[in-house]
Amino acid sequence: MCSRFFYFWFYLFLRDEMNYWLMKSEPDDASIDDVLAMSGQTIAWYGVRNYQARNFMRDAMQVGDGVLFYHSGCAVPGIAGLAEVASTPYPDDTQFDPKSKYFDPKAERENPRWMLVDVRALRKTRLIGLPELRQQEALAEMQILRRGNRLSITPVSAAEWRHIAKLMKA
DNA sequence: GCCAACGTTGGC
DNA sequence: GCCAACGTTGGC
Repeated sequence: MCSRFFYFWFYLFLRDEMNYWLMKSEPDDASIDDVLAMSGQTIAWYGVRNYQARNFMRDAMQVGDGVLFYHSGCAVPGIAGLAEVASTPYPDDTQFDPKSKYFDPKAERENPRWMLVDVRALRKTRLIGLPELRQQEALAEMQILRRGNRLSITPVSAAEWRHIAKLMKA
């Protein structure tokens, strides 16, 4: 099942098409407003410590891919902005920093375990909350809406992307 | 704060 | 390689 999943995304990668993603951030940590206020409106997507999410950044993302900026772990979780992938993958520095809460004692400089990409915020959108997302028949298959989904980075289909783009204007 | 879901760890 | 225990995520 895992390998089928992998080959599907590798296939998309080889087709060299634009891919779409949803990336969760806790607004207390880095909100869409915070990133828009940063230099270049760009943030290194540090702190991912899940292999599947890491693999998306390391193996599947391409510069220019579309990103739905999602606020989680807050009063009103939902899609809060539009962003894009802004770099190729490189090591997450926080894995080497003993003072960081993302420190990984098993990570080695010569053999980094955690990779990230830069994400550039494009604009804030109206907040599209979970209840509204769940109402959309076109989004019934979205990974983020599946029961028990905890993955912080998930692929979004082109059809889902277009539907959400329309919702943002509504 | 609760709890379901799921990933990781470590003993065997 | 199995699987129980444990930790984390994240909506509510």
